[in-house]
Amino acid sequence: MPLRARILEAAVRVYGAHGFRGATTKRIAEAAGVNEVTLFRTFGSKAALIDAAIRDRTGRDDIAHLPAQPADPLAELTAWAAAIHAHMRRNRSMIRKCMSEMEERPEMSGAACEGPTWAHHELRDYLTRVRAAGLAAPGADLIVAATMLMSSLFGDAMGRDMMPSIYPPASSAAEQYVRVIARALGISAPARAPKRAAGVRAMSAS
Amino acid sequence: MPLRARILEAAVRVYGAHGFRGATTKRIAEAAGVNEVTLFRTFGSKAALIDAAIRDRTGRDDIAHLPAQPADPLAELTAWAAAIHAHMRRNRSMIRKCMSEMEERPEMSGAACEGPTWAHHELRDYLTRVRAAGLAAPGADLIVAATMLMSSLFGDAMGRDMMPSIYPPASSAAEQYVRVIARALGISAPARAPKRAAGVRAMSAS
DNA sequence: TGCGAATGCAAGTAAATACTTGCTTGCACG
DNA sequence: CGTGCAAGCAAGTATTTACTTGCATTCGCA
Repeated sequence: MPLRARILEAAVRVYGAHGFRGATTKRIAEAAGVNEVTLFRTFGSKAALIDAAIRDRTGRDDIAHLPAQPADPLAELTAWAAAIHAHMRRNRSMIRKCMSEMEERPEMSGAACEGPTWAHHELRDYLTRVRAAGLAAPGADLIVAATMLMSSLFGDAMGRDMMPSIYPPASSAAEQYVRVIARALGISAPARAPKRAAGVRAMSAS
Repeated sequence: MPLRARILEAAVRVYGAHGFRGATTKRIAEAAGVNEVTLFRTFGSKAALIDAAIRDRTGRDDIAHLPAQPADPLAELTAWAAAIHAHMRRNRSMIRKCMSEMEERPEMSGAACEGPTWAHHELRDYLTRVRAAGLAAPGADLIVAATMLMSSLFGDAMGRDMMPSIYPPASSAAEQYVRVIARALGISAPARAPKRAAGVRAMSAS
């Protein structure tokens, strides 16, 4: 693993564990197995380093995609939601720090919002296609439903550590959230036997 | 306003704005209009002060209550959800900091979880009563629906600052979330003309 | 008036922290 | 071999921060 990548990876780890102020250059250097001076020689300042680290982490996110042609909405949504949920849980420490420091350092934390915003749009557009295909009830509010599904995944990923008792088991949470939303939207299973979890394409390891 | 309360209030304000490490005793003293030494004489240490401040803030929360006898579930849920949402939004900075520092200082942030946990139980129990009263469809998953409504309010209160475009207008957000959940649960309006927003009792100013 | 408690003020201490400098060491490449 | 670059290492600096100490001031109250 090249030195620069090792430093960046250590920086997100330490930042996720301690936040900006707690992520001292000493700690980052130790975590990366590198001399503290090297950080400054490579990135100039602590702020630039952490900024680069967060950008690097959030940048290479290529989360799951929903299919252009809805075939089995319930299965497709479930697979997609599970991928988003897993991603949020994997990065939950960093996300929490970004959220809490957004007021003080908006330029850094702003990057962390692009992912969710984009995911929300993807979901909203997909639901629109589902309705256009006649697979959902006409009266339902797709946009609010999309927001709620996103919030459910988000709230679960953030809150499960502190209040495990109020969430469904992690293994089936995404599926259950999707089921409730599907019920609200009047989404029905397709007539023909569907392929399971079709259509989810890519999910980076990040 | 007595001195001790003034300090506690300044402490939550500064803590909400800067987090634990950023909430320096100097800043808190300035915000309270008090000499820095007074903080130590009154509370002993910075950690004890901030701990007391958070406990004081979250302790006096007496959020809204749902009625024991559901009469108009949609109206009652809407009023309740709006109160919870308003409360979360008012305290969102502090909540964000508590969440992000829970791993480092669990004893402080833990207090912030009691409210939501309790609210979730209140909601779940209420929905059970609604179903028992025959006002909801029998097959629906009440617990998951309760979790999703809580997460929707939470996600909205936390995320609206960063991604305002993906949420419904703040004035009607709670109502819309409740409507989707009601639809998922098959909750119907009562036959007789309901009183508006009945049953929500107390809401502290906090 | 006088006493005691609470608060302010000035100053100081020890530690942590971001960042610098100067020098050495090791490694690749001609 | 030797030249140059990248990294390590030791040491130092200026600032911030939690917390202490000693003393002056003020206020309530008998």
